Amino acid sequence: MHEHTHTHPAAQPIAPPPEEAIGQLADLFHLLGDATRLRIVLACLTQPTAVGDIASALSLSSSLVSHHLRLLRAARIVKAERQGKQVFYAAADAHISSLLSTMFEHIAEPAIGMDA
Amino acid sequence: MHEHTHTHPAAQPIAPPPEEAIGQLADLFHLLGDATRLRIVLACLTQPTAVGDIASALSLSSSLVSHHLRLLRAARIVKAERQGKQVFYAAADAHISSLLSTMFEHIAEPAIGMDA
DNA sequence: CTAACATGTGAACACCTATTCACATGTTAG
DNA sequence: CTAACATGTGAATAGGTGTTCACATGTTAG
Repeated sequence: MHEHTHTHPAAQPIAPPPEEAIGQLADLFHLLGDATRLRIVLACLTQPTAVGDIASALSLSSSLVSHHLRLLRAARIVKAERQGKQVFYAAADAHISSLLSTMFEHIAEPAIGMDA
Repeated sequence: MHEHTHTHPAAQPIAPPPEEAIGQLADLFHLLGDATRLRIVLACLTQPTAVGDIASALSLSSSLVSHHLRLLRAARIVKAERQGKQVFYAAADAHISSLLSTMFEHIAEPAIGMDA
């Protein structure tokens, strides 16, 4: 990586258009943009949880939860671990956890933009 | 049944299930989950930009940009301001700016999830 | 006023996606 | 082995949505 980052205190080249990053970010947003899927992620954010438990807690069918979990796992948002006949899902890494926490903080804060 | 939504003054570490916040967050994610729309937001993040300029910069039709801008404005993600025959759009507030910045930082960081 | 420009809007289209159902796979207990 | 449980998966359906097109609205210049 560029160890060149001078910590530019006053540099503003208008953030370069990371076309590639936009796609990744949009994809991440898109997955988290579904309320059901977001609830599933939140359900197993703190500790590994089995598919059935998530389904019960959220009053959803195991099939639906499994479908969403597949997408979330493919995007490396959650990770799976088998224990007996149950499969426990959890946040893929601390990255996801802090990311969600940050987002919640943002919307939890008082509305700054009091109308335009 | 009356709920004792007393708003615990000293909330516990475990974030309570803000069912209401989930909807808001999912809605925000959903809007930002489209690459085109994300680019539009980023295009007018730093400074107010006219619809036509955004369309030109992104090689999109003014009609499409206007459509997306309407949704973004309805969600208070951007705000509009008329100047002559042009309408300049910009981030609704610093909240959005820091939010997007934070997200980019997260995905820009090295891929942590190397788990199986 | 008219003409040209900038933006907003409604409908129609194609595409994508969340959900359900039925069934397959895999695991443990007996 | 079989039976019961837990999860994964494919197809089918219904609803949502991004994009384009045609046109309406609004603004400035002459």
